[in-house]
Amino acid sequence: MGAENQEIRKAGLKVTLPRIKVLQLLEAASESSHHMSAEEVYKSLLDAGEDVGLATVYRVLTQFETAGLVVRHNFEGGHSVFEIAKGEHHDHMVCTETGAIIEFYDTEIEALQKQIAKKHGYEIVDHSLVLYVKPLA
Amino acid sequence: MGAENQEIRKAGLKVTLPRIKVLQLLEAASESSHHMSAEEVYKSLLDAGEDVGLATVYRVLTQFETAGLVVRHNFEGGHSVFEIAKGEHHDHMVCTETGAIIEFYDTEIEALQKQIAKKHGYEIVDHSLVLYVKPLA
DNA sequence: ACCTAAGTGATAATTGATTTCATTACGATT
DNA sequence: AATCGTAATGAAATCAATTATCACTTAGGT
Repeated sequence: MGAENQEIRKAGLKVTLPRIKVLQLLEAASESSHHMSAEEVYKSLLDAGEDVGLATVYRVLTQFETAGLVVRHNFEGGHSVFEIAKGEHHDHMVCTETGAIIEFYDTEIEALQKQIAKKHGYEIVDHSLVLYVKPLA
Repeated sequence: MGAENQEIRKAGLKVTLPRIKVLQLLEAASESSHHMSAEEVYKSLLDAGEDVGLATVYRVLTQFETAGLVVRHNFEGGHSVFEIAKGEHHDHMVCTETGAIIEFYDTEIEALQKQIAKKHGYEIVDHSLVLYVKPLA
């Protein structure tokens, strides 16, 4: 407890209740590898009896993203979803039938990406790899 | 001339001026590997003196996508961009500084993706790989 | 305890995209 | 080539996600 406070402070942000709550919520959701939208975060906090504004949730999530505390994903063009940044980068596999999200990391793919960028005269700033899959029959 | 008409008809759609114009525009843009947003398509047509509505552009692009004539991409959560479907699948590299979009295809990466999905008990339905890059200093 | 910049919640405004609806035009059939 | 039913259209209303505005509050250094 209070571990969140350190992270928020380290990000150069004041330690406020909304920020603590949002961070705790995302950490809890992280256990079940559940990626949450801003709206979901907002509703969860309301249900938990917290008095936060939707605008604040959006603001805080964006600040956390900028600070590298959370990562924003834009699967299939819809609304953004957020997850706690667990240090290590990883990609996503989204099941088109169950909606399950599996995280994975592949050294070879990462290396190949760097090579390809280099071959074209670029270096990688970021990348997004999402596999849309369905269970094997 | 009229090659577009065949494609539109083949898609089960009536051959109308807006559809012909949108398709021609995307084909022209394809030469310079330029991916266009609905808004860009709309403005281009207006500039060209065509009297089309924005709603029609959105409708037509969605229909073309459903018909497989064009492909929709959702780079970095922003608005969608479209490009003529050139049969072969490819991934994208987006320059964060110039906005340039480079297309590429890597057999190894494609193979690795399949392997990874399989290893987790899935098969790939679709995938999206976007490298955000910047020019080498 | 005080003070000031940073943070907040409510609400208005913006954005990309879709829906509605009265009017128009494609194209199959005479 | 004239007719006709349905699909297609443009303008404007609408929608959902996100962002900006603004008066008020609070964190946290002095």
